[in-house]
Amino acid sequence: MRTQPDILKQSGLSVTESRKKILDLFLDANGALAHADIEKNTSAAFDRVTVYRTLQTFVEKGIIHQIPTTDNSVLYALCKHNCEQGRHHDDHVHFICSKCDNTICLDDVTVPAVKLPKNFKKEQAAMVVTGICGDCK
Amino acid sequence: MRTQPDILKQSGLSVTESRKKILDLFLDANGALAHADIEKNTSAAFDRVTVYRTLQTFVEKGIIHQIPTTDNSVLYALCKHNCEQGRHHDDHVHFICSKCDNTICLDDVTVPAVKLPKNFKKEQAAMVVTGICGDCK
DNA sequence: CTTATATTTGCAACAATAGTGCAAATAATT
DNA sequence: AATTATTTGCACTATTGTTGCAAATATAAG
Repeated sequence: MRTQPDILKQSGLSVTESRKKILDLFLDANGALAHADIEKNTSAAFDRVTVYRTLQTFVEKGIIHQIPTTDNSVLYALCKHNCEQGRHHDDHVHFICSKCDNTICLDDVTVPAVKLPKNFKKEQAAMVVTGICGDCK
Repeated sequence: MRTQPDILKQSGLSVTESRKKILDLFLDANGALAHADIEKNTSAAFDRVTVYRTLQTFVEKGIIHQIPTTDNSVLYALCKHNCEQGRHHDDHVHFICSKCDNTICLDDVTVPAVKLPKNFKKEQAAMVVTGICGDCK
């Protein structure tokens, strides 16, 4: 089983309290987390700035990825697949429930192919579906 | 041809300088605009607050829609289709060029259908593709 | 076309969110 | 155990979004 120290070391990061704790939050959560969620759940154990920097670092190292939203917030979720440094390939769909407001990674639902106009070259694709999730139905 | 006053009146809005000007920006731009772009292009003719409120109003009235991004910014683009009050249906793909950084509405590329897990009910779907656009290729 | 009413704007102040430099603290290396 | 490299927290600054209210502007009524 991949423990937090493993994941951190594999990415060439020092193993620190804050990183372990924040990584734990992601491993426990089956959805996506916002910066605010993390601050809440660490009960102010770490400085705001540390949380920002930790999230940044995790994104750079390919441990978590950002999820696009329309409301000016940034959501983060664990990369389930083999993302390397700077190269994310999380082509799965994200679902935002308009009732419970949770964001869920539908890891099994891959983003369908799209036909782009001539000369357009795709690098990444993200898809966000809003609606009612299984629990709220 | 639909002029700005027409569009505004149809939505039951007063026709004012700021609204006409901001709507013009959208009609001219073939891509999406961020709040910052609008402030830049109106050369501080209007108050920051007016821009915020105008954009909000336009979204509510179904004149423009918001585009999800991963970088904590909000992008807006004209609704090309028949969106009514509060009910947007812009199921087209948005393309962000990683070279010129423009966001382009691919109006002709509709968001493909996705199979959601049981009990999940879709309301809206947004798709953002990043890559190299036709002009930069 | 003038007056009355409703809506919108701009200002000022406030609130929330994000980023930076640097010294102290902690982790990794020898 | 000591040295070096990395990370953290603090204080400050920057950016972004929000609110109340009076003045200005637009629409409706006469």
